[in-house]
Amino acid sequence: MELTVAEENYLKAIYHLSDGGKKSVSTNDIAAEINTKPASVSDMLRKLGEKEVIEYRKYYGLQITETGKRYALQTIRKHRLWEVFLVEKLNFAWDEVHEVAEQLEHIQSPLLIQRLDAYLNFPKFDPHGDPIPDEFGDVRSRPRVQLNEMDVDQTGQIVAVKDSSAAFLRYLDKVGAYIGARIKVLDKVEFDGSLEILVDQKKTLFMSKDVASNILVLQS
Amino acid sequence: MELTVAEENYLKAIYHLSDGGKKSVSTNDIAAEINTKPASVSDMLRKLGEKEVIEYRKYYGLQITETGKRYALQTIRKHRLWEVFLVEKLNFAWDEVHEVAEQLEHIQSPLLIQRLDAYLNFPKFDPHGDPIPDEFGDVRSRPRVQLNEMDVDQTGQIVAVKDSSAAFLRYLDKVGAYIGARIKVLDKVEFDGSLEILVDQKKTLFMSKDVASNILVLQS
DNA sequence: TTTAATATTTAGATTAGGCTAAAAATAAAT
DNA sequence: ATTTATTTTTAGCCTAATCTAAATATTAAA
Repeated sequence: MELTVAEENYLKAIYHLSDGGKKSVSTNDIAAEINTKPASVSDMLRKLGEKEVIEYRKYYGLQITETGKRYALQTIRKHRLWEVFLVEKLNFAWDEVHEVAEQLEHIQSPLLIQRLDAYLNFPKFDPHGDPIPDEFGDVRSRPRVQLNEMDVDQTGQIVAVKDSSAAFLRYLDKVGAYIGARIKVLDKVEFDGSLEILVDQKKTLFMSKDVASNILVLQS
Repeated sequence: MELTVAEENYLKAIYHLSDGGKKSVSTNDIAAEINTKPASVSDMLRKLGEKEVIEYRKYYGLQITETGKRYALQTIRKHRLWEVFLVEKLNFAWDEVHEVAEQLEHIQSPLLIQRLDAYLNFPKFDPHGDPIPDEFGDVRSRPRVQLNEMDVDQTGQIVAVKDSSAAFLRYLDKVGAYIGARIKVLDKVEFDGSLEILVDQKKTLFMSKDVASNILVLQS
């Protein structure tokens, strides 16, 4: 069955909002997410129900079906593969890629995606650190490590801090190591465990082992 | 002005059938070319006429306008660049690419096309041997000069780089000398050939002869 | 130069996606 | 347990792009 571009976008939004089918999603939430009106959403939900990618009982909410999940994950897979391509091959900044990937994700060609995947060396994560589902829709989630435990040349994304005191957050902000920042370990001093870090491919900074141990990184 | 996907396809067909605006094209021919009915073509021709990308007098045929040609050539350019990408990078056979390129050609992102062009090393022909129009819609390639060879007060637009390494592109990006930027040579140091450049009429920057020799400029 | 054949356009529907305004159902509050 | 507020759905309309069937214009032929 072929889904339209609009249907793919709705399914993707529903998948995200429901956290992969766990939580329930409201018509209003969907409308907000994809920048449309609740009335339009109602109408589309009816259609998606008829196509059996969601189970829909009006006024009572919806449940994404297994089929629906497959379609959503396929679209997410394409989106994230294209993001990797844009950043790694075309030198887009990691925050410039979304809009273009939103368009590219709707190109229909299984062969294209297979080849792109291979060309990019079967990446498991996109430039934002989000996992790329495989062609069967399986996602590999990644363990978080403390920044001080990473080795030289390893890369990742800052996803959390252990010490969330205002002072520490202010410090992170000041040096540009905000949550979401992409980092790479440039050097590690054996003596005291302090690190030299590349942030967002442009700024380098030094930090003590102490500071680094309070930063959690999603490795890529 | 934004054209819809259908409008882009009609313009492309008209451009091809008219051999670049030379021959006249019939409603029936267009219908055959894009696999639709003459009635639908009539309707679309009226719309394209209103948007002034063709000059249309009913029953008497049509003439593609200069604006129309620009749009058509832009779409053709995108199509052919994607074909090069599919063949050279993703190992598609030259006869497998058309259908996918038909979809990719409608992605809207000037930056994407600029970067793709650079990534592919500014190819002049697609895998079928058809010429790739440049970003100005010109098929005959105009002479490009290396930035270091320009004289003081001369102006132009950056159209290409010789060294397309990530490092160099990042550097250019950082200083604001992206592909497409309009530049003017403000000063030139005889001693070492380094240059002072005005970018987009606002930012000035200095660069070594070495860097300048890797930047290709279309003079104006 | 009328008539026949062909090409083109219009009229009227259809489908996908969206909108606003109003109605109906559910949830919250007195 | 009503009333009020909120959410969701329906009704009716709009645009883009298509279609079929009918009308009209142009071209070719007798």
